[in-house]
Amino acid sequence: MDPSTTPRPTLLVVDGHSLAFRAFYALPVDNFSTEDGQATNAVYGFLTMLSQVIEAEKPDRVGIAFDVKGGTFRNELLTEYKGTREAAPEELLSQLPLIQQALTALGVRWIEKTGYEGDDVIATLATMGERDGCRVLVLSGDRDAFQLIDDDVTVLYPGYHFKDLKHMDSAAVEAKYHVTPRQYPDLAALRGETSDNIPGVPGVGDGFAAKWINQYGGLDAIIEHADEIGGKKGEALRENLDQVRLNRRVNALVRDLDLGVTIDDLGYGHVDADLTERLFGELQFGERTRTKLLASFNTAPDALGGQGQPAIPAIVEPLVDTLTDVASLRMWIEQYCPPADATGDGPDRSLDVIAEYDRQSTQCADAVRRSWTLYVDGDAKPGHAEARMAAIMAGAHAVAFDPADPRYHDTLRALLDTHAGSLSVHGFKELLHMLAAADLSCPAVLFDTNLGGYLIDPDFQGGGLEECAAHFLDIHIDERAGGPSQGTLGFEDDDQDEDPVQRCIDHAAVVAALARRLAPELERREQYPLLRDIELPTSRVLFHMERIGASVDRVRLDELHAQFADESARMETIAERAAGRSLNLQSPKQLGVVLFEEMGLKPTKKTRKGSYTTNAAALQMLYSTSEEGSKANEFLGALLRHRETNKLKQIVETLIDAIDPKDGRIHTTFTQTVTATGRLSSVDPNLQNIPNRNAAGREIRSGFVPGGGFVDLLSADYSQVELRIMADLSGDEALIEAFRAGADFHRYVASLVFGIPVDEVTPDERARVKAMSYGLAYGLSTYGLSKQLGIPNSEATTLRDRYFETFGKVHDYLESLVANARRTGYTETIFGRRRYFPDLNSPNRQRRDAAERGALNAPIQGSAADIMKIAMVRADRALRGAKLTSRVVLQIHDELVVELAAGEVEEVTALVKDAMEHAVDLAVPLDVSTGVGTDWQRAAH
DNA sequence: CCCAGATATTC
DNA sequence: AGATCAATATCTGGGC
Repeated sequence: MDPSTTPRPTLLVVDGHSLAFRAFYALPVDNFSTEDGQATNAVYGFLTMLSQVIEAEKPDRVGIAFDVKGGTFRNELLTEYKGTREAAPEELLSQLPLIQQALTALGVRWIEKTGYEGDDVIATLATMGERDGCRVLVLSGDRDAFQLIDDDVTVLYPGYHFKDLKHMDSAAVEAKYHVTPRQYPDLAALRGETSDNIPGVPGVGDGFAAKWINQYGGLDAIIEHADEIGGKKGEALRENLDQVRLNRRVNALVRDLDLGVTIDDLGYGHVDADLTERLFGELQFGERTRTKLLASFNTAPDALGGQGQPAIPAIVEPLVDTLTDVASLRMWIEQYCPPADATGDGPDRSLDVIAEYDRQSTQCADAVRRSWTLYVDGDAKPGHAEARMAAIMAGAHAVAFDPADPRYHDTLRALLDTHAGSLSVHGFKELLHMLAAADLSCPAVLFDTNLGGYLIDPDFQGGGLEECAAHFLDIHIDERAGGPSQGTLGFEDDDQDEDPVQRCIDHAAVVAALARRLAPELERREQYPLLRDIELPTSRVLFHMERIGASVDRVRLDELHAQFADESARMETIAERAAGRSLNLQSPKQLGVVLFEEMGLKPTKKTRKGSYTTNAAALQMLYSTSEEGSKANEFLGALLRHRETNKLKQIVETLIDAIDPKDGRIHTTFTQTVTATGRLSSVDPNLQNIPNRNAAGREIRSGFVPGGGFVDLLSADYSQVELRIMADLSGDEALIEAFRAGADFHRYVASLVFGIPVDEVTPDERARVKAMSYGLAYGLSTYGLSKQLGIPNSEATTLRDRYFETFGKVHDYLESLVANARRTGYTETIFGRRRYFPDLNSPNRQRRDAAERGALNAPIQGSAADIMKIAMVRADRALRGAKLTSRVVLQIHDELVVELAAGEVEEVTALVKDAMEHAVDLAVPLDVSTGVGTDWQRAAH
């Protein structure tokens, strides 16, 4: 990446008052006044001076800072602050609003902040610009601005004639004052500033101040060694220490104000012609002045026909700094990484001290803009995580190093301990795994671009950084790396193995760009509370669960495997004998040939692609209609048994393969950003679909056991969460009452639906109502209901009608979900998690119907997912808080599995149950049933 | 080797 | 004609 191919944009920050003063005193009032006596010299001078600088420097962005009337925090420190500076003459003050109006008309952004000086606004803008990868020019006649100077910031300091602006960079400051820009405020504090009525040490000027600074390193050290300084000046220093300290506090500029603007808001070039004409008319500017100013401000660099200026590139080209030793990393961090407390309004919540869900506080963009980025390259797989390389990006600067390198390890640890609250990452959970591999941890994090992207668009199947960058930034990382015309002209050898350091840094830059892009979007969609209060804390819990893993009984699994394999093989033999030939029972195609051609069975329903289905339901149908004792009957019976046992054999096999030989446990990965509704999923292996419905399959659960040092497993699951959520959200009194009534919920509902006493409800009636209840939230059709229950469509229709008569508000609620989604484009869970449904307006009937069912289901399934995440975080916190050893190991949507340590059974059961039941306060109580046993099957209840 | 389709499992 | 939300994993068979 050759920087010259993507020039860094330039930001011009102007000290408005300083420029207005200059203009006022440079031009005679007499020559610049309107007929009715309004002075215009400052307005005229200000605008022409500004236009000159813009033409000379051709910045891409411009921001003008102004002071606000009234005191600032500095007045409270120093009562006499700026006391002798003669109040600006009324003739100048009256022009300030005119200047601001003119700037607005000319399309130039000006900014002020109550309680702060223009200098602080300047410092903040400069810092923001630097962070966004800009070259920053500060136009100011105030020497306090010199402290802002560094590689990226230059101060334009007016000389005697305004025209000869001095470009003050580090070298210029050092040449003139013999101190670095960072040390300049120390020097100023010693020397004082007469123009601001700030007394320094009597008899100490620039020369002595610089001498001391260079001798001792800085003001703090000088104060420390004040006793050692001899002579009159040393005495004077000791007598004025308090004053000097105060001076230093007063001249420190505030660099992290919340100005409510981004650098991208500081574009210019769009003159409001009407407004300008009117204002310039009132000011009685001459024709030549008008056209010149208009042209000057309308000609933004590269403006294409006046439309817009170049966008700030999403990616800030990293300025890579080289590390030589620990000290260099420490210094780098101190210089560039913002401490957590500088990020402002409190997104720095330690994840171990989770605040209550706070839907109101949704601000994060400003903090994220100021945040630093950590990218770790390595492997996040639970069990064998590894951290190969780490890159830190802060502002436009970046460094990379091996986090395990003892030279940097402790410094990184300290950085994470103190600065994690202002950290942006991509994939907090994965980061925790990789950090843990390097014996590091991370107490908090401000932003996660993976989770953030997921909350913005849960239907986007992204996951990786590359996909996110492509989706949200339209940046294609691979192309960036190896693409043509990227500065490798004539050198085509190193495309293969790109420098891992550069790669890591590039990725950190992408994360930084993503964070800046996503945070405002997250704010706009009010999703930040979900990220901060639910997803990030959940990530940490999942990290622990994955790292711990689930213990299994290898012997038991082997035994089950042998059992299933044996039966599967026997069934295969029988099936082949009945078919009269060998075939692959796992090939639907081959099965079709045998069943529908060779055996001549009546073809079943077709699949989408036209072939005949051989799924279990169809085979069962064929089986029960085939003649007892026939070859087909025998074949189908064996095939069905084979299907079942072979599947179970396969499941056990993958579980066995997944056992980590290091600890005999299975470490699944919970993916937090894949489901469109907010649920988790489990991969590699999937531990959320271990058989449970059939007795044979359920046996596999007996292979999940407490690990060494633990005595039992606890299984805790929510009863009818989704129905309870429906009751709460719909506000249906009858349904709410049904839950309050306790006892057998489905039986009670059936009695209401059929209008009969509870004890007269038959098992069949109960089953029908239960299926109806659950089908509701899925958008189940009467056709589907009839098929599921094996009843005629007419009966299903009657059932549905009676159900909705009984629970009218449920019906209304479900309809309102779809209606609202069609209006707003999205659905929302209790906690505000959104899912978008563009297909609700699709002309395609099928897609539209599917979207309607989705819109029905998403808020309900999603709310249940939110609740479970909160419950997990609460449970984890409760267990840790009580210093218990027992730990959550699995989550299966509405169930938590906990590994119980000896003597903790009762306490843990109570804590987990409470954590789950009180995760949220609904109109109906949440009910959690628990069971304890020596394996997962026995823990079932 | 990759992808789609069919089938299975879970909540 | 199609008709239940959300997932993951395995196997087959076709295509490159």
